[in-house]
Amino acid sequence: MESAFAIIAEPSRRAILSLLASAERSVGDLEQALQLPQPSVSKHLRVLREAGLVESRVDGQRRLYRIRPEPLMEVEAWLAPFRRYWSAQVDALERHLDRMNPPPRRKAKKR
Amino acid sequence: MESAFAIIAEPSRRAILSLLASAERSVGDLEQALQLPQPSVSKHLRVLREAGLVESRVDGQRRLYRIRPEPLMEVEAWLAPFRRYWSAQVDALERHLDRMNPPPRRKAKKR
DNA sequence: CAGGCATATGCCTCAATAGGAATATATTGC
DNA sequence: GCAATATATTCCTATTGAGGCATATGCCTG
Repeated sequence: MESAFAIIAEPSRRAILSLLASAERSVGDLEQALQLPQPSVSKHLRVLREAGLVESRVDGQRRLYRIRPEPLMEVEAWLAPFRRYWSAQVDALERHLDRMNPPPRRKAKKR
Repeated sequence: MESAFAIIAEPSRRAILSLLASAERSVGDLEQALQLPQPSVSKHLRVLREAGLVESRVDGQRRLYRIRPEPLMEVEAWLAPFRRYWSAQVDALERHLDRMNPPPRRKAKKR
């Protein structure tokens, strides 16, 4: 099985994974979102599937793909030793990302 | 300039970067540590240098290479949305890595 | 079962790239 | 300047992989 690093070297595959990070999607969804030819999407999905980065389930004539994030932990782990270089910049990055993502709810918010 | 993702797809280059993460090293150091032919090391270093991931300084007849971690922040940022999937596992990973590394003064997140 | 939609696969070509071997460049000490 | 060491570069080859296009497979509906 190919390393996750090689898999995510491809920009289209990164885009697919980023889309799937937020929700399950069909091949057609991805095709339209990325403006890629359908065979191209299917081929990238095959690579991703064989590397364990996505899995699919059948839904009528569609296939819904979802993330399987485990292989990305290899990347995360490899990256760890470099964090010490980032210091201040990484704090800024983290604050930025925390604003973009659902921050871990600490106090219950009324809605 | 090539994306950092493409650069770190190559295992030897990841090994070089990991070695440089802890200390500045000469080409010969890397050659011996990785058991790679010297031209191979030099070629990988060239790719890394042109992508901004390392820089060198002259020291007599040696060239000492060191990390320039900024381009890796692209990887870090891309990876962020997937962290929410890791939950418990990532906690364990972080504890592990914190034990291995000098704990980088991780301030409690306030918001 | 026919026809249509969604997805997958096969084939081909082209470009990029890693690896090996030889050689070039630079620096030091004599 | 010459030899030795350290590093970089060039040339070649073989492999890999993405992209385009055509086609196959699968499922659904009438």
